[in-house]
Amino acid sequence: MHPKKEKIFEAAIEKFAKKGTTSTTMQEIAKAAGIGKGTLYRYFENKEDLIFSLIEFRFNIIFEKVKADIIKLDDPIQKIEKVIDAHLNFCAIHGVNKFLIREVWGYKSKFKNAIQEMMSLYTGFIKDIIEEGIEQGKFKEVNALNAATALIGMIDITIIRCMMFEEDFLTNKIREDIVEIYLNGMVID
Amino acid sequence: MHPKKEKIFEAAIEKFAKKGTTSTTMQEIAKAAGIGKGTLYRYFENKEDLIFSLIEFRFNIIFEKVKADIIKLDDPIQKIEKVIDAHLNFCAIHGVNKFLIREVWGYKSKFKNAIQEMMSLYTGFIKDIIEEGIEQGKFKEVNALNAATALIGMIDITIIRCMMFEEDFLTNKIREDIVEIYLNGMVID
Amino acid sequence: MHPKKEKIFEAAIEKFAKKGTTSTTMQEIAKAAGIGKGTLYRYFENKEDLIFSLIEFRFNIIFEKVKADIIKLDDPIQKIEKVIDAHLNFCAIHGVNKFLIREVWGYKSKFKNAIQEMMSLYTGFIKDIIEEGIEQGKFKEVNALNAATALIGMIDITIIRCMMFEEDFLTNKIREDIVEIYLNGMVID
Amino acid sequence: MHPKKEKIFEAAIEKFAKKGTTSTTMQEIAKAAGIGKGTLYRYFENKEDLIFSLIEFRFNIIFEKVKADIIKLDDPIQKIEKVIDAHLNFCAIHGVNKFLIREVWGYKSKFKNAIQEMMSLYTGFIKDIIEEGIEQGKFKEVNALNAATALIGMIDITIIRCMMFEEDFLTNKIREDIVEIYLNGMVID
DNA sequence: AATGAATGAGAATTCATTCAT
DNA sequence: TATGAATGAATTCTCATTCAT
Repeated sequence: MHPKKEKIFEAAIEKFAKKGTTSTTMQEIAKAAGIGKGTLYRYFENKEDLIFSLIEFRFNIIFEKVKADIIKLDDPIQKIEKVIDAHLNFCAIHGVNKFLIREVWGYKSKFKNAIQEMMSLYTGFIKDIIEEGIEQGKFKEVNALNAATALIGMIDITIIRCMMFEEDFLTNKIREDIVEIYLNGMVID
Repeated sequence: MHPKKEKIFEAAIEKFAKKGTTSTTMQEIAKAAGIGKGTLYRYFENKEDLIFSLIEFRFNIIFEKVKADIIKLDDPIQKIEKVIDAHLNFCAIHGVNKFLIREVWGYKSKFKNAIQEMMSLYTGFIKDIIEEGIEQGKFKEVNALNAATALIGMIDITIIRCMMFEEDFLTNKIREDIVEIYLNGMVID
Repeated sequence: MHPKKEKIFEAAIEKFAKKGTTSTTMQEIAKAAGIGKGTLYRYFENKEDLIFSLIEFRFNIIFEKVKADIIKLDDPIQKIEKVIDAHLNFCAIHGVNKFLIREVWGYKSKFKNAIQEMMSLYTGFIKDIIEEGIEQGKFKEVNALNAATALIGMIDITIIRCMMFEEDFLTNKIREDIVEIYLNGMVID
Repeated sequence: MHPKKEKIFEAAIEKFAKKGTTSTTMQEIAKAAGIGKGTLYRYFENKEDLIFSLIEFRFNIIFEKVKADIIKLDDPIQKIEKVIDAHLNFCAIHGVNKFLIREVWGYKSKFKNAIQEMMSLYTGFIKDIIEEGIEQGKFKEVNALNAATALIGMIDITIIRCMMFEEDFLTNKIREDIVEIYLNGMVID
């Protein structure tokens, strides 16, 4: 990755997270990246390309990170815990989700397919863990895709809430609560 | 509610859900509503006002619906089940969430506060149910706000996934799975 | 003159004086006149017609007033004094000039000729007095048109200054100063 | 002064003089200046800014010119003659006044104060000359502000008349007549 | 006759993109 | 290679005018 490209990404993600893609101008990104407006177009064909590359890039990082953390583990339960951990940690550090969440459910048709594929990839990855757990008789026989989606939803919306109200989501029992609810449920038996 | 206002809302929500607010032009909305461009401005001060009014209107409906369904119940567990039911049902019928979700985590400062308040209202309502359950010794002693957020996340992201992949989210065990996971957890004891 | 037409004129002149013709909407005029927007179009073909009719109407009044005051007089010097008087008085009462001045030097080609004609009429009227004075050996042999224009300029711009700075232009020696300067000049012999 | 700014000013002043500021579109100005519409906005924040900058710029030039011509003189009478000269000459060359007059008595609040200040500056400058003359016993004891306003009125309205009827205001005894009337009055003693 | 809801042409302004330097 | 001045398509919003009631 060209170091200047990285700088652009960094500048863009910050702006996008704050104001959304449409309201962020190429000018702003260029300025925040400390380069000329025209230079952006050396690295990206156009704004759309920049946005999509950024999403893809960030998604891959988070996905790789989660996969790397999981790979050493055997137990599906531990894996799920680790997914929650890794996802929360990554977002805490990179502040990416507010923007990702918004764009992931994107409209621009050009993105749509690619983003859906990404989402499928990530959801599918979690789904696999869950199916594994079901096969091993450790997880209930729910629809694995539903279960995977539910998990991502719990995590992402919690992150967004924290960002919205500027809570720190690494403290405040969030990790523990999500793990407990997801694995054991709210009800006391 | 003025019938033309309703028509505008209907047209707008469809466009917004498809392309997002920023990419939808007033022109388009007018055309979809079968009225002239200028007429929009008889009913809404400007685009921002239209968007916000729409969000507020839809939010109130869904909130009232959920509250109305819950009010007759005593048991917090049943209440939670009902929340899941009502929320899913409403969105199934009105197709609102894909748009709402996007705007709810909005940037435009003018919206932000009002929307945060709405979210707080809804989250707070669920949080109350959970606290009630905790007091009655039926729910675990998790942070009630975390639990409420987690529930909304599970539901909303599932709805979005279904919309994205055009799945029907009233069949497919979705309601049962969410209820089961949320209340009893994934793990088989 | 239809009484409603008069009401419209009154409303229009007030708005026009405050904000100029272009920035005043038909809506505003209608509201200020206490009638419906559409009703305006029963009395005037369009906005341009309204503006022009108003100018013409007001101009005629001021012109008739000045002429009426002058007609009884013989001495050109007294006539000039009376012109200054009448013009100042009329504007004091009717607050018309700020608007008139602006529109009189108008652009809209449709007005231009008619307005130029009005101005010619008024200027010509004063010019006649001056020529009379010259013939009678009472006024210097200046170009009578220049002298007439100069007089109107002195009066109108003074009125405008007063309106601008909200001075009362009936007190403050204004009448005396203009008469003195115009007739006898600034210099002490 | 950026050469392109100057070009814009030139184009704008011509259009404004012909059609007034409100009826002149940014499009037109851009076209007349031989540049793209968007380019205007590189040099001026918005239309208001363009108008005001133009007024300010032109006013300063005329004011400086008049001051420069006066500074070498001692006699208040000669100074007044020079003011008339300089003002007429400047307007003859730059054709600014028809536009200036219209805007000077403007409504847009943003302009108002600044323009009033300009007018006060110019009027005040002439007022000082007159007070000087009064102190030296050369001018009559009129209200100096009234006298200053009267002078500006004589000159400006005469210029406007000439522009309106397309007369050349450097010939035609205009200068001589204004000087004579203002200093010595119309009446033959 | 009077109204005001509806309209759409037209204006200001923004911003992705190009291109000469 | 890097820049930012220049551009004009596209967007929001206004308002004179029309017309059904």
